[in-house]
Parts: sequence; structure tokens; C-alpha cells
Amino acid sequence: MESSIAAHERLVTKLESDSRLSDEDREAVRQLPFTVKDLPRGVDIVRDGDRPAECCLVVSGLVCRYKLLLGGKRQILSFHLAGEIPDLQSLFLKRMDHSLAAITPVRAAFIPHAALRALVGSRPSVAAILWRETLIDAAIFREWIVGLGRRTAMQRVAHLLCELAVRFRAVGLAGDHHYTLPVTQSELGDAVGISNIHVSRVLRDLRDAGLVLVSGGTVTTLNWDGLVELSEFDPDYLHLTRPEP
Amino acid sequence: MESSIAAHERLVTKLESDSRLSDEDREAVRQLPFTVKDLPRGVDIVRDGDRPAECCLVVSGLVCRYKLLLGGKRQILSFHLAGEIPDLQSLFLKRMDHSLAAITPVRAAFIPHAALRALVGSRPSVAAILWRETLIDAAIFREWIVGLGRRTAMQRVAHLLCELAVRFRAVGLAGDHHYTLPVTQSELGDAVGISNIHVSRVLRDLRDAGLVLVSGGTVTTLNWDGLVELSEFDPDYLHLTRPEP
DNA sequence: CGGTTACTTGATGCGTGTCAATGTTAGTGG
DNA sequence: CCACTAACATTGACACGCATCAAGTAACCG
Repeated sequence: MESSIAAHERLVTKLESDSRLSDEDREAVRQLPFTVKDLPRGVDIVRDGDRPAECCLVVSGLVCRYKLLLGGKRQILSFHLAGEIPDLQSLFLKRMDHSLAAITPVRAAFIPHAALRALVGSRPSVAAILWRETLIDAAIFREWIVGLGRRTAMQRVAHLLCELAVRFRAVGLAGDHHYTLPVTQSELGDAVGISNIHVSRVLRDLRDAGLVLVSGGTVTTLNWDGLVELSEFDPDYLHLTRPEP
Repeated sequence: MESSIAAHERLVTKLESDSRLSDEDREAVRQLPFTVKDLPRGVDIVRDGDRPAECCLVVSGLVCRYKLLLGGKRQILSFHLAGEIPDLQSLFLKRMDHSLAAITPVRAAFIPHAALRALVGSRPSVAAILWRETLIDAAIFREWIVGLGRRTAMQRVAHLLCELAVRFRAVGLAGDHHYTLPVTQSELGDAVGISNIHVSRVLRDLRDAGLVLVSGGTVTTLNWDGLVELSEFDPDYLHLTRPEP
């Protein structure tokens, strides 16, 4: 019961805060069927090649999307916090072209495609909000492309730490100068395209430069402006300001 | 007149081929207002920071999206062929977080946001098709992230050439073993995150390996299977197979 | 308490960037 | 038709960022 309420709350809160929905829209969202599951750290939630029949709403915990190369190398494509639906694209792209994994223990609500499809088919305002979510996803992908293509290892790590700081704060999961990021250095490396060993060196350099401290799953900002300047971080791409009604 | 017909044709053909639309849906698409413009090579169609009031449908030519860094470095985010709408996301994300440029002379049809918004608000089937387009866009971004993060320069170039071969062929713009790609080596480098000079070296190596020949704006495939194997190219991420009705 | 996982540090080498010089091609005007 | 130019492409020399290998430390946990 507890978890069910939380799951619905996440989605409804998100939808309500995002735009002015009619009472009918809200009611339709509330009536979405779903199943809550608790998943241990490390498991694949959906796998590359799967044809899932439901979408996964993150209720709590940290989730990532990734792809594996033939040689065993891994590239993390995105991180997803509570309230997000990382595989919303599976509603329209039947076959998964990547995997979804739990980085921490995760509580997730699974919503059947059929119900979601009916919802977006009959409620254009809800569809617009969800569509917009997938577009912000794509905007973040674009920014990652810029980082991977044109920024140094140190800038990439700094940029990612800035992005996550802003996103964690936006959902109330970050304090003023620190947030919890339960991620290994290997995972960081797989996200920014460098080796785990070099992550260690870069984090040391960032610490020595007095910019940020990453240790024990906690990120502590020492000099936010310096971090922003180093990584050329501009939060516009996150499109966090609410759209005009 | 000629161009007007062509623009409508591109869009209607695309929508019809993508799914079963009702006659009313098709009629609604046909009644979209738009303005056709011919743009010279090199111009920015939309700029980072803009708040456009219309979307750009590529009727002919080659378009790219890109971002500039403070140091003047450029990262190309995507290429767009005839029939695509590269800035469809501006329907829901008001402020552009990147720019859109004409790589070749381009003929484009501009469709007002208001009309598009009305269309997707009243025609869920049309909305679903356009939404799906933006999701495929995102899938391509993901694959680029993998390349930039985890592939060598040679693999990245080979992968891009594979991707474009498949996409050009899908819209009937490629022969069996060659296609026209009017792109400079600097632009290639900006897309795959390497210097223009190294592009030259990589293209020589690809030629010497008997895989592909890039010269004078034409890509000639010498050994498709070898190219696919080298770059680990798997076209699934392009989601070219039509969705089931 | 032994084994596992995560992290750190140093040594070495490769891949790619950068700089500089040269070659090639297409376009332009006399 | 040729001289001139500008843009694009090629090649070599050198430097540097990061990968990789190897060894060692620290924290955790059955």
C-alpha cells in the first residue's frame, strides 16, 4: 500500500507540476494500472533486444541505460532518478536497442503499454507532457555527445557532476553543497567514456583543484562556479523551467 | 508550385507509409500550412537560444544540428535527409539548445507550431508517428554516444558511413555500392569527434584496407561486410522496419 | 580471517591532436 | 584559356592525454 501510493504520487505529482491538466486528465492518470517491484542492485531491468510490454517508472533508487560492445566495453547512456520513466520510448519502439539496469536497489512501478497507449491516445495533454519528457531525454543525449566528442576527461566528469547536482536538486534529493551519488568509479568512467583508473586520477585532480569532492558515494561541491566554468556547464539543456501553460 | 507539392508529398508520403492513418488524418496533414524556402549552403536555419515559432521539414539537401563550445570547437549532433523534421522538438522545448544548419543548399518547408500543435492535439495517430520520429532521433543519439565513448576514430568513421548508407538507401537516395555525401572532412571530424587532419588519415586507412572510398562527395563501398564488422554496425537502432499497424 | 570489490599509484605505450608545409581542385576574372 | 585565389585535402614531425598493465592499499563481509 505504502509503495503503491508512492508510485502513483510520483507520477501524478510529476504530471500535475508539469502543466495544467484537467480533472479528467488527472483522474485518467490515477487510474493507470501498475505493479510495484523491488529490485536488487545490479540487475538488468530490461535487456537489449527485449520487446517489453510495460514501462518502468522509477519510484526510488538510481537507474541507468547502457549498451555493451562486442569486446565487453560498456557505455552508459543516461542516469535516471525517482519519478522518471527511462524506457518510455518502448511504447513506440518495440525492440529495445539498449539495456536498463538498477545501479542501486530500486523500487519501480511497471505500467502496461496497453494502458499507457490508451491514455496518450485519449488525453492529448498527458501525451504532450510525456512526449516532452522524451525530448528532454534526447536533449541530455545531445549534451553528452558534445562532452564525449569535444571535452577533456576532466571537463566531462565535472560536467556530469554538475548535471546530476542540478537534476538531484530539482527533485529535492540534494542539499546545498552535496548530494548522494552511489556510483562506482567504473560506472562513472563508463558514462563519460574514460577508464576507471583515469576516473580516479581525474577525481584527485578535481579535489586538488578545490572544485569538488567525490567520496563514499557522496558528491560535495567545494567551488560550484569553478566547476561550472571548467566544464562549461549551462543547465539550459535540461529544460527544467516549466513550460508556459 | 512544384516545390509546394514536393514538400507536402514528403510529409504525407512519410506519414502514410509509416502507419495506417484514417482518411481524416491524411486530410488534416494535407491541410497543414507551410512556407517553402531555398537556403544557400552553410547558413544557420535556427540558432542556439532561439525560440522558433515553426518547424523545418527538409524537402531536399542535407542538414545538420550542432553545438559550439566556448573555444570555438564544434560538435555535430546529427545529419538530416529529405523528409525529416530536425527541430520537431521545438514544438515542446521552447528554447533551442543547439543550432541547425544547411550543409548543402537546402529546400525546406516551414510549418507553424500552432498548426502542428493543433494537429497533434486532435489526431493522436499523427501524434504517435511524429513522437516516434523523435524517439528514433534519440536512438541515433544513443548510438553516437556509444561511438564517441567507446570506439576508435576508424570505427567511428566507418560506423557513420554505414549509418548514412542505410539511411540514404531507406529514402531511395543511394545506389547499391555508393551514395552522395557532400560533406567536408572537417564536418566529418566534427561529427565523430576527431580532428579534420585525422579524418584524412582514417579515410586513407579505410581505403587502404579495401573497405570504403570517400572522395569528391561520394562514398563508395568496397567491402560492406568488412565495414560492418570493423565498426560493429547493427542497424537495429535505426528502427527502420515499419511498426505493426 | 580470507576473499572480494573498490580505489590508488606508478610505469609505459599507443592513439590522436597540433603545427607546419605542400598538394589538389574548383571557381573567378582578365 | 590562363593566372590567381580560396577552400579543401594530404603528409610528416612532434607532443600529450589517456589506456593499459602491474602492484599495492583499504573497506567490507561471509
